[in-house]
Amino acid sequence: MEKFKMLLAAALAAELKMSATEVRDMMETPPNPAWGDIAIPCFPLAKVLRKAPQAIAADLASVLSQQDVVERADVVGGYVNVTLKGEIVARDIVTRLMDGDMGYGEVKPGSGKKVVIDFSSPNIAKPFGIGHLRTTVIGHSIARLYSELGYQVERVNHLGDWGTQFGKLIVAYQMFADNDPLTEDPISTLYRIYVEFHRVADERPELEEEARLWFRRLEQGDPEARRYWQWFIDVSLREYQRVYDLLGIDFDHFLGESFYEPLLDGAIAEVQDKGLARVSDGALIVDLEEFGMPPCLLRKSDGATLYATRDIAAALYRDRTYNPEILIYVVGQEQILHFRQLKQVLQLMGEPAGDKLVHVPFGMFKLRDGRMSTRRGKMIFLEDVLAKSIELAAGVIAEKNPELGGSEEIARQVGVGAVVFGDLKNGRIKDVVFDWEEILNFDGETGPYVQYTHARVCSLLRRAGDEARIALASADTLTEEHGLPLVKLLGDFPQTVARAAGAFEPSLLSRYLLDVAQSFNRYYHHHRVLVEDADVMSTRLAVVSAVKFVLAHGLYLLGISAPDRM
RNA sequence: GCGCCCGUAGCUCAGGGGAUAGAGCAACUGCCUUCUAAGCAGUGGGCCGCAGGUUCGAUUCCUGCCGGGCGCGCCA
Repeated sequence: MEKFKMLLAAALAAELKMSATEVRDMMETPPNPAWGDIAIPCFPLAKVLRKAPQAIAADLASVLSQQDVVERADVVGGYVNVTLKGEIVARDIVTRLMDGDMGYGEVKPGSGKKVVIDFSSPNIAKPFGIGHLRTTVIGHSIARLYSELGYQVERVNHLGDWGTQFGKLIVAYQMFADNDPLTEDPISTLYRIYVEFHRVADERPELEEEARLWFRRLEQGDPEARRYWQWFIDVSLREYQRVYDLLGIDFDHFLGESFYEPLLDGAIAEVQDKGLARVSDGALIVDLEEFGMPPCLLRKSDGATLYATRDIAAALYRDRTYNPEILIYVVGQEQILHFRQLKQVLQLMGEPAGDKLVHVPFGMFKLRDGRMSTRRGKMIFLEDVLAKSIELAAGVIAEKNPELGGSEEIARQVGVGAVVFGDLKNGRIKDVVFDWEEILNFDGETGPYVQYTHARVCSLLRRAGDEARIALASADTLTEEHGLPLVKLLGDFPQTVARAAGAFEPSLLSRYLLDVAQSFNRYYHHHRVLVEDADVMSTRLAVVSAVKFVLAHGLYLLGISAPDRM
């Protein structure tokens, strides 16, 4: 559809003494599809051209109606409503999509460029809660979207693998774990002893001191401390990997905070060399008052570095190592200020990383009665949610499709798909109240609905058989009721992918896939695909193939499996 | 107190300077001897938080207020 809009915009550009892109940007979609495919409101032009909007609309209409692709150009009030020739449009869209052609041409838009994306980033020795779902699936989808556009994507898991909590963990392990080998449920054990440590340390402050000492030893490379530390990381990662496997997610780099430790002094020196740092109340800061922000702390008064220091070092490292176009951080909205400060400091340093840095914030998962809290045990484990969803999916399959082969794997795909889609369905900035019923719903605007539609499509193609002809044989069929709107919607796919990537907003794509699924199901209900008439059937099969590509590829870009039966 | 975000149908949410504000869930009603009913079709349900302003036109942009969330120098 975009292609035709540009075509018409170019045709009008001369008449309006505007650029084709400007004309394109004026175009809207009529509220009622029966009015046409494209609407151009002429009110804004009235002033410039000193003519009544209706008169302008009439002029444009006469130019437009001479275009080959235009069926009709109607003047309604101050609008021109353009109806394109369905057959031409449909042919163009279906031919491309049934071959899986996104229409990028020879070179993809991101070709030769890179992005670095930081997402998921769990804290070692802490359980993977539902709260971590968001950064994980949003980041994963954004990574796939950018890959789709041709970018080389470096996916970084910025593990929380450093800090005084490791000192506490070592002390706690020695005190409370009874030499637990941490082979079974290690994170629960680590988490339990961590909480226990805090409880006991209230009455025995010397434990805190001991923990500090252990962390000091860790920092100094003491072999025993390092062995513990590495061990905690290993067992934690093994657990996280189970979740990542379930979700089908992988990373290019697991670079935790510890990785940047050796780079911190250098990073601080760079900030100081630019004359940006000063000491205040014993701490080393970058004053950001003129930007309306609190200062960025580089060193505490005791000399220790902070989160911001690590992030500066990490940003510099990523920028210099990969030289990407964009440095993406998929991190909760509660850190908006932190990333504004980080970006500002990097910009003050004159670092390209400052301009490249993009924080992609998202709202939090909450419980009905308020915030989740790891400390108070008010949290929901992601694995529990996934397990329940998979179990439920298995139940639905047993009920509706008991003979389905390989149903265990399909239940996994559907169960996980429901959870992932549920998280990607809404704009990421909104807070989400966790609700078992909602997350385990498989009807309506859900992942399983889109997957089910895809499975239906596959079923049609399967039944048609390998030797079935798939071709645009019948113009009438191509433009039939319910069919043409579906095809036109399919034509928006590439544009939608590009918009979702550009806005770092997978929900644009998930919403679109719901529209496609709904539109196809309507079509499916009204037209039989497998019919006697060979031309009608081959044409419908062509449309079905295009739908299959859009749904399968769209789900892939969201990080969701598309089983071919369910 | 200051800053950022959110406020749209009973619930969850889309939309966004433009013509009649849309889905899903829940409720009610139809549709399986024909390609998967995880589906389709229909009914009801709205001062788009409130008050001003800009504009030919505001639910959308601006200001103020109300309500909710988050953040605000030695946590991450």
